[in-house]
Amino acid sequence: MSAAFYQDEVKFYVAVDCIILGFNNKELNVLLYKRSFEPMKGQWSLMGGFVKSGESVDEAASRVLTDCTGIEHLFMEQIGAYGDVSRDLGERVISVAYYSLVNMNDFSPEILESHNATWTKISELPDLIFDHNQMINDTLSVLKKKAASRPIGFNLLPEQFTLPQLQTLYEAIYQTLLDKRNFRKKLNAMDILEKLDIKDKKSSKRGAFLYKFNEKKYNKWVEQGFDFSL
Amino acid sequence: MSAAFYQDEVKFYVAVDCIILGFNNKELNVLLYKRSFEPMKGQWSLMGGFVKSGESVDEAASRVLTDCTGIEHLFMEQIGAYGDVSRDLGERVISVAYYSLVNMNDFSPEILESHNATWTKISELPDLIFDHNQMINDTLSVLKKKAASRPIGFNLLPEQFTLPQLQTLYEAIYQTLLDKRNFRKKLNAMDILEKLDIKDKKSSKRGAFLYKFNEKKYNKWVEQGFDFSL
DNA sequence: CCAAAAGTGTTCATAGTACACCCATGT
DNA sequence: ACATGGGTGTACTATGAACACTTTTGG
Repeated sequence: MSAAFYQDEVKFYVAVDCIILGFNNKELNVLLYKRSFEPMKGQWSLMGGFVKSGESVDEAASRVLTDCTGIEHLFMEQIGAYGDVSRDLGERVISVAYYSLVNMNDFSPEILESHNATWTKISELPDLIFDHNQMINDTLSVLKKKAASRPIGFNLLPEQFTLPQLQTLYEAIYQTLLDKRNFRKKLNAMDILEKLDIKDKKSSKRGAFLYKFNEKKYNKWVEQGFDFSL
Repeated sequence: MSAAFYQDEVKFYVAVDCIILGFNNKELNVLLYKRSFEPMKGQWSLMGGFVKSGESVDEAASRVLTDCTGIEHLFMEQIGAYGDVSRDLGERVISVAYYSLVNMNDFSPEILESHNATWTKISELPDLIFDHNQMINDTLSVLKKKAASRPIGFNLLPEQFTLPQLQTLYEAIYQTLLDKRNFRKKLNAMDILEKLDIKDKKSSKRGAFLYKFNEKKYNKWVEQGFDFSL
């Protein structure tokens, strides 16, 4: 009976594509994989999959993310729908893109290998299949805007991080150099970080203090309207 | 042959829903219509339609917009995809929402009537079918952000408009009162308006000067990064 | 003549920006 | 001892925010 309502209409394959961003060595990276099936087998592509019959589009994206990272409940937001007629060369497929921000340290080489996946620097992106380059560009511009109004960037860092790390992250997002003192002044005013008594010596002899979030203060900022435009 | 690639996957109905916003009498309005078919016949709903086989999703939205306004090439941007399993009570339908900003004066009562459509104040929205209230809320928050970074608000006004009109428009978008002198000071600094020698006396005895865009200056602002956060 | 909306500048507080030197430590 | 990256404060500038009175004219 319910099928009768819309029966004259056409149906489409609907897919999700995930832009999984990580941060390492002063650069944003995206997780790409070598497509193992036709069409475009062997070409670089984003992680994706088709929406199944019993799941929502969000659930499909979440499933794909968990599949290829092994991690559940990752931070994830929708970018939008891509619906050009010939965007997929195999068949008409409408795709909804999602981006996720992850900590690259959480990825074992094994997980990556088992999916034919590799981290690729944003600055060295190859040509991807279909409209996947477009999806990444759209994500990067969304990220720039979002990062200024919500402290989402922290999803890209490990739980404990140094201020120089945080600064280079924002430099990578905004594609600009920031003044060290002004950056710290602003962070200090926000008062959302908790300084730990441990130093990280991976990147310098002197070592840099580690920080982590103060969840409560952080949530207060999010509610009251965040401004992180540096 | 191409069909073979994805043949194990499920297909879905894909629809577009259009949030058509107008501005009048100090308030934002949205175009709603009374649904003329099942399911939910007789309920209030956004303008929408199914994506047809030969058209892109954007084209479908554009078609729906032209259908119910009689105007071509309206300003239009995608809000996102809505893919919950049971969002449409008739059948599984994935919908992509678009918003458009229009000049309410361009709508003859006849066009509206012929679609069972009426303008409804945002502040007096009824319960709409499915997730359409959600779509409108999402649109309004996108609009708030976009209007601050691009001068899109002008799409809601006639070609010639007064400064008090423009101010109440931004007050409606931001849901706040603005200081007249600061508002004008900022606009003046931007230098994107052209003052005409005509006065509009519809809303006061004294009359207010009409302005229109200076397209060139306007485009310059858009390129160089716009800031209209009032 | 008066009600109702249009128009017009200045002052103050806040936030952003520019800028240079000392510190700690592993090699 | 020195090279490398970590850490700190101040002065200037620009931007946003608050604020009140005069002008015009239709009724």
